[in-house]
Amino acid sequence: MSPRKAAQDDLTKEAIITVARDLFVREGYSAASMRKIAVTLHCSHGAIYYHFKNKAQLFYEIIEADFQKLNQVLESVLAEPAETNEQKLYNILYRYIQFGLTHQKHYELMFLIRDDDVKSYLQEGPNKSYLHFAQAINSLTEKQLSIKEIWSIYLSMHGFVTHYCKSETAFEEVKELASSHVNFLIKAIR
Amino acid sequence: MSPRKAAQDDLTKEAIITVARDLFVREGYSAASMRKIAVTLHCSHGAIYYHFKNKAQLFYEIIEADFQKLNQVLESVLAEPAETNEQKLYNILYRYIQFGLTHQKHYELMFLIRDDDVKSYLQEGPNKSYLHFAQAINSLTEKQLSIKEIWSIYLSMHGFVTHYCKSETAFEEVKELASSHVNFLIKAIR
DNA sequence: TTTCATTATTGAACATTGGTCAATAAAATT
DNA sequence: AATTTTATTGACCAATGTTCAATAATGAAA
Repeated sequence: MSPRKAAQDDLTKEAIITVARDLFVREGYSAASMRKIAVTLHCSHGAIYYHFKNKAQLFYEIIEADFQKLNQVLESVLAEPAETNEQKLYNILYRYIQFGLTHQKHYELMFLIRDDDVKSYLQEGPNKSYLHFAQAINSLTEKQLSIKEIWSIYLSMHGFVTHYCKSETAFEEVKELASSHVNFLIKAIR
Repeated sequence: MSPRKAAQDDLTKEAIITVARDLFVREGYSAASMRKIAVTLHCSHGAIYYHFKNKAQLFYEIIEADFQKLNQVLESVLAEPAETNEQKLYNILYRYIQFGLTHQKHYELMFLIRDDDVKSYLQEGPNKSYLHFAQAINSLTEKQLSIKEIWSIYLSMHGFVTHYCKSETAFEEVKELASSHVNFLIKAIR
């Protein structure tokens, strides 16, 4: 038997996360198995359970980081200079779609996973991202928008990304459509 | 061994579909197993494979019927009397949300399943339903709408339903929100 | 240096899954 | 009565998530 690796290639949470994220993104939640992750890490699948309670927990830690990335995108657009507030608003919405469609698998993992195990973990991430989104929109519109209107905009954006994530269409292929969708939404609040 | 049932309770496709639909709706695609279906049917799981090529094929035949149901809903709203065309337009959109949220598991199976096996089968259903939707909207608006605008409306509706399907919120709980979302969209094309 | 406790890793084992297929019996046909 | 067709069975396979006793590597105490 060989029940242990040398200390030098200690199995760290970091290493597991790196490999697991790649596999989750490439194959999705259910197809990415603990055993496949273990093979890439050159360790046994059991070892992963020493560092993470279960598959859902491992997934959760990965996806939390992705939400932070989305928040960063939104913040950076807010920080960018733009001619008008409406231009900036357009940018925020457009970039949200761009993020979703250039990280489709991530978006899917973040917002579309329906696995019961996972569901109990994911709460804070989506909420926090939405707050960012809402606050940005609120700060960029002259007319005071109702909470419901902002929520409608968000859901409408989400619908766009969701649909093209499902059909696996690249952002490049639908950027004109994205643009007109955003303009459509802006028209609704003008 | 008892390699066959009496003829009277012959295993029909109909019987399998009835049991399978119930299980798919209650537990979702992946959790509903062929073996569970077989137990309820009092047959072996192997027998199901005589009638259906595989799980995805069984799923497909079930879900096709659901798309027809959605189309019926849309048509019946079109047939209903209403004060104005705008009122009717409101009804169509509102009822779409209602359908989605009162048949959440169905909607999920119809529009949100990401399983690779299933993906290859599902094409026609969603397309046909969208055509119904688009045609209805087109017939109800005075101003000639562009294809893009109609598509934006559809995606925005889809986003609403998708979100509340995921959080498993009952239609009753969000009917006011649904109403304001629909009004929000109507405003965008006025 | 030797002992001992802690920490990390292994892989066998379990239950469950979708799917295949030879065996076989019931039903229909000749 | 014999034969063909049709439907059903359940053993079997490979894969999954998860658990856990066994065990080795490590660091601290003696």
